[in-house]
Amino acid sequence: MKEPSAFRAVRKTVSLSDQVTDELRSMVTSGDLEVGELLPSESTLAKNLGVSRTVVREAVSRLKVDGLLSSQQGRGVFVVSTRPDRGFSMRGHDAQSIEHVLRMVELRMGFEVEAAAFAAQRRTRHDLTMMRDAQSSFQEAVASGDIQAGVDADMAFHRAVCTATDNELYLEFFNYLSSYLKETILVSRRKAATRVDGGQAPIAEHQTLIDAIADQDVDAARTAARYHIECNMHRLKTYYGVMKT
Amino acid sequence: MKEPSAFRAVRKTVSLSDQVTDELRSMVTSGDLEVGELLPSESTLAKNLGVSRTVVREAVSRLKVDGLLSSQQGRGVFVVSTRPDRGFSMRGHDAQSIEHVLRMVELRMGFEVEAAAFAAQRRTRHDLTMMRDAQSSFQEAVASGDIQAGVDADMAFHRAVCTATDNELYLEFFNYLSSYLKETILVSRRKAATRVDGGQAPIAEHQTLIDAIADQDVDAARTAARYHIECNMHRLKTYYGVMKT
DNA sequence: TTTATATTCTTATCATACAAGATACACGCC
DNA sequence: GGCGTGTATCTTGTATGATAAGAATATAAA
Repeated sequence: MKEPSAFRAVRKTVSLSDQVTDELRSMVTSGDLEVGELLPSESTLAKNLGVSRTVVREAVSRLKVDGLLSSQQGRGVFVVSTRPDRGFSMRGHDAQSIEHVLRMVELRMGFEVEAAAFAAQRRTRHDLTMMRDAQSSFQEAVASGDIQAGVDADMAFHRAVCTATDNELYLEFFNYLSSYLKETILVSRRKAATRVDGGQAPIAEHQTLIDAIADQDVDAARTAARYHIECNMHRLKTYYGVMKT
Repeated sequence: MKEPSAFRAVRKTVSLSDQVTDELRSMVTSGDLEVGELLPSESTLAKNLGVSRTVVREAVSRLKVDGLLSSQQGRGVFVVSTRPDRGFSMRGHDAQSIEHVLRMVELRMGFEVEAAAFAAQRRTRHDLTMMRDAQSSFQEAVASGDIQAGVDADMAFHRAVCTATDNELYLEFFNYLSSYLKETILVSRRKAATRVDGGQAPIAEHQTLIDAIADQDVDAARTAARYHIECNMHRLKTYYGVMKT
């Protein structure tokens, strides 16, 4: 039982940059500084904090990535947000095990069922066209056995649903989730391709959802979306079970 | 019609650090490098890319924040993830207008309805205790008129529901959302405090949800959660309407 | 073989210098 | 006085070289 990482974890090295980053972050998030305000110059900060300008620049650089600060050559460093928003990330929840995958799909479930409901309420004709186009591509891909195209079409369909919600947060969240979902869908499609029907089931499920959204039937849309995701979960369980056992 | 930003937009300054960051990012995400692999040393990269070590360090620093790289003094720079995961962020969607707030609550809707469903399936006795404790705190806060305590108890309740899902992604996502939700809840509680009943409605809605989760009644949990959020949306609309008009 | 030491990698930090963008102010012109 | 222009002087961005300190490896000693 090797545990190298356990020993690595002991290295509680807090670098100067780490400290200065925390210092600056609390300066920004504490509310002492207004949004849009100019920070002291890097040289001044370095002198005040008793470190070199290198360390200050390192810290500022990190907070720029975090979206708290912004710098302009010749002007200085500005506060763009006082909210310690590090974002929502699923790092570490990669599709290593079926458990991880299912947790991800469960999160998808919640959000996609309601996306379908909002889509049913607000969809435009253009939204419907996008969904049907994706559906056609999906059918063609399954017919021709093009797995990658199938994945793309599948994602395009769900993206179209999210677009139809008229709430960009749904779309943005889907775009984020999709980077993780992509590989699970790929697993599904690959396995589906080995079946006699070539994996036609998702197409039918999508069609039910499209019809509900077209009819602006909110409840039917929720039901169809939930059913589709539940089928996906079931398929994934089967496929992963086959693979790992 | 002033358009200073139009002129600002001309400044298409792409700094060297930006370029090298993109270069390194694509090196990492393209799959040429394995996770755990060691990158060439900063000096080597600097020489190969034709820039100073300063620029390379800046780029590496950014990718460390993004979670793609990790560095250890004396060892080198490692690849910790090949996924370009910048996280899901709602920066820019602050609660400035009622429209922004509603979009946020809509996203919350999707995810919290299903959280209630999973909670109903998987809640432990301890989970129920946490919910009921939060509920008690909520009641006390409303009775005593302590607005801040009311907000905290409200959030604690929903956090307890997410914990009961036994899916840490739900909890993590709630924790992220909550930083934005907090202020909208605060608005609600502040307004509620001016009503004759002191804003008792959410308490009753929470109780319905608790009962459903206790009974492990999945459908009732969904209904209760949806009703609660819809009431919240309605209340927010009223309050913001009053405020802004 | 094991242990201690030296060497040589690496990143982290510092100091300095210069380039380039941006601002403010004084100068000279109308 | 009013106005454009150059310039001094801020700022951040980049380069360079040196040093500190951690980590791996080769080397020598026990």
